[in-house]
Amino acid sequence: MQEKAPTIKEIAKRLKVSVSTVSRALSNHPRIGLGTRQAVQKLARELGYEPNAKAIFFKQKKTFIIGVILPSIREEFFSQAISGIESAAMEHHYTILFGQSYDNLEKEKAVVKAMGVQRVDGLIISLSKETQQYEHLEALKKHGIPVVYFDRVPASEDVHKVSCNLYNSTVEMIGWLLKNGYRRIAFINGPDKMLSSKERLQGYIQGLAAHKLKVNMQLVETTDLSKASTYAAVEKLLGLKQPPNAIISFNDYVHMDATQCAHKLGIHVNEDIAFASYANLPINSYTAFPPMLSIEQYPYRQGERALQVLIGILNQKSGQTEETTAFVNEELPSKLLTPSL
Amino acid sequence: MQEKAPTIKEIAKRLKVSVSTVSRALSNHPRIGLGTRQAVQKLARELGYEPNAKAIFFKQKKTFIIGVILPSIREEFFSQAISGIESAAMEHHYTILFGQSYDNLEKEKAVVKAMGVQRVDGLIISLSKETQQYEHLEALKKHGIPVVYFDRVPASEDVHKVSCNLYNSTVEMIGWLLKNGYRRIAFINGPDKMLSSKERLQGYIQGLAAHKLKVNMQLVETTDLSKASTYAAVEKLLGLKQPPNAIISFNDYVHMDATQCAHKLGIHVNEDIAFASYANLPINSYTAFPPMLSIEQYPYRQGERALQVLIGILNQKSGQTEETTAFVNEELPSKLLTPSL
DNA sequence: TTTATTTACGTAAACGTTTTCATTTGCATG
DNA sequence: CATGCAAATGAAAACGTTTACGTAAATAAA
Repeated sequence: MQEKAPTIKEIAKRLKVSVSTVSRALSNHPRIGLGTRQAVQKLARELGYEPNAKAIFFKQKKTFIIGVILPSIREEFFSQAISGIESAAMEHHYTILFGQSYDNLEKEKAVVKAMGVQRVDGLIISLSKETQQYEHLEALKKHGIPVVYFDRVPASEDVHKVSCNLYNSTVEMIGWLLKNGYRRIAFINGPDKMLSSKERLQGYIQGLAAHKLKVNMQLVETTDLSKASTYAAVEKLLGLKQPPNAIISFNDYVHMDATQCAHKLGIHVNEDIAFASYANLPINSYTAFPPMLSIEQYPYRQGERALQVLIGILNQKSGQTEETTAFVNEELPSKLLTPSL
Repeated sequence: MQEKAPTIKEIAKRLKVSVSTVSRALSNHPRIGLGTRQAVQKLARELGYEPNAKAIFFKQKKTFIIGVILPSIREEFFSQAISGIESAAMEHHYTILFGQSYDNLEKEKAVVKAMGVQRVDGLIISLSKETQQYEHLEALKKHGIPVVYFDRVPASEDVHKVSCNLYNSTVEMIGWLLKNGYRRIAFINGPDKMLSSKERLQGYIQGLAAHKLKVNMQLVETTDLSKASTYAAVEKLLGLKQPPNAIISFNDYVHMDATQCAHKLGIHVNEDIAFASYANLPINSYTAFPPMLSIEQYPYRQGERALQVLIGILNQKSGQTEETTAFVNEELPSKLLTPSL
């Protein structure tokens, strides 16, 4: 029915030359005569020859596939990130093997394992919110698969990571709020386990300290990122004897739930209470209660950089034999976005 | 530095048996004695042996990779769909090679080609809005790579496709609007080229016809899905001598732009004019102007089914030699969602 | 003419696994 | 004792490609 794809052997037989000649002719090896080269390429074209990638990958011990694992592609942040990764990957002729952890450690392990079985050339991962141990990722080293963490990165120094520094812009954000008269600033942070939660909190504390204020722990709540948990946090904050006049949310998704809850409780968003958030998702321009302040984290660029870092590691691995591989820890700047007046 | 991964040969040498014995012992072939089998498996475990997937894929002419191409993962519709695909794929031990067309034909061709080079076992694709010719996809047949179209499918009968039938629910939607007093119903349709645009329009026409009404073409606009184009359509509709009192948008993204535009023009959304849409995205519950009516298209389920159909094709391909392959054309039902009273 | 040197191509091994087709051994059957 | 049969294992081919090495012919240098 479907005539099997022509191979290099087939071409060799027809042209009565050796397979090695064909192989070289196709890859424009200089040691092949112009005549033969053209003849080979012509026949290859006529036969519709396409190299068998499986064979090549096997031979070269390379797949030109990069694994990408994200918590949830449904979050615009990550869908932007993967687009950055994908487009950079395309440039380098890599393709993307895709998996989601759904913020669940067991799922993450399963996906990492699958990537290992597939022998991806490298892995880019943004950790699940539950992940604190890294054995499943360390296991990839056995296969020589390098890992680049991005956005949600581990604290360890001994890994490659690309992230967005939120400390500075958080300090700035606090500064802006204080300057504009918001003195009781609440913070709905993400899970304690996450490094980025810690970073945000540091910024929050420092932001207040810079104005000689100290943190009122009543104003710091935590959400596990679920709607219910965020609602609980908001209700608690609004129930305080002295409720906040500004609320910063961990990210835009938390912010959406927070403002929705506040609205239901009769709060006029950004009038009674100012709301601020992280991520600056495009969807904000369509939502009912966009944040007054937002911090742009450049997910596309982060993804792009993560891929470039990985390519760098891949290339030097094939080049050098010595372990000159210093760990990459790239921190991209974030940017505070204030209301345009 | 990193000791190379142990192979089957290594195990054979150490145990002084042949590689074939090791291979069989590892796959629990019944013809291998219990003693040897256990010895092999024990050593394999000790050495941390893991089969070289590249070699196996090469040998078996299978990669256990399925390509998935979507217009844009940033649309929640598609991110839900890919989640359905991914979870079903996991069950069958397949992984997902991911690419986006960005609704651009050239990009789509490039991605399809990359999938061909990677020799995915099969491909699932939702077409770009520009795609009307299918050579680049037909070319995959040469490699024996089956294609399953989903959601945005070609008109042809000679392909496998899974889509959501919007005709019935569109007729229903018109019926509901008419029954509730909206008699001038406008329609902002997608690009004419798209099959699903045609389907929606058919439903629109039939819905009116069912109430002995005929279509006023002034009320039918088209958008290329860009914000600017949608704005233009809305402005045109609102500028009519007799403007509509209901506007149906091609999908929720068009709807967001449409309502945003209408709002800017002073319209009270869903009061002055009723807005309806397709997709029923979760984000609707956070947007400023959610649609009054929506049509659920079950993207997750669609993705899931598409993958199952593909697996079916893959399995029968390896089984039978004869071309008994009837083309699958699966139409899942959609569902009209009306305001709960 | 002889000896280098270059050019153009062929030979064969190698990658790690699966699988077909033997082969050996032990044991029961005739 | 020869024969057949099953169980356990081995040898080797095969998958399609790349590549180190070898070699023949042609050309240049001596």
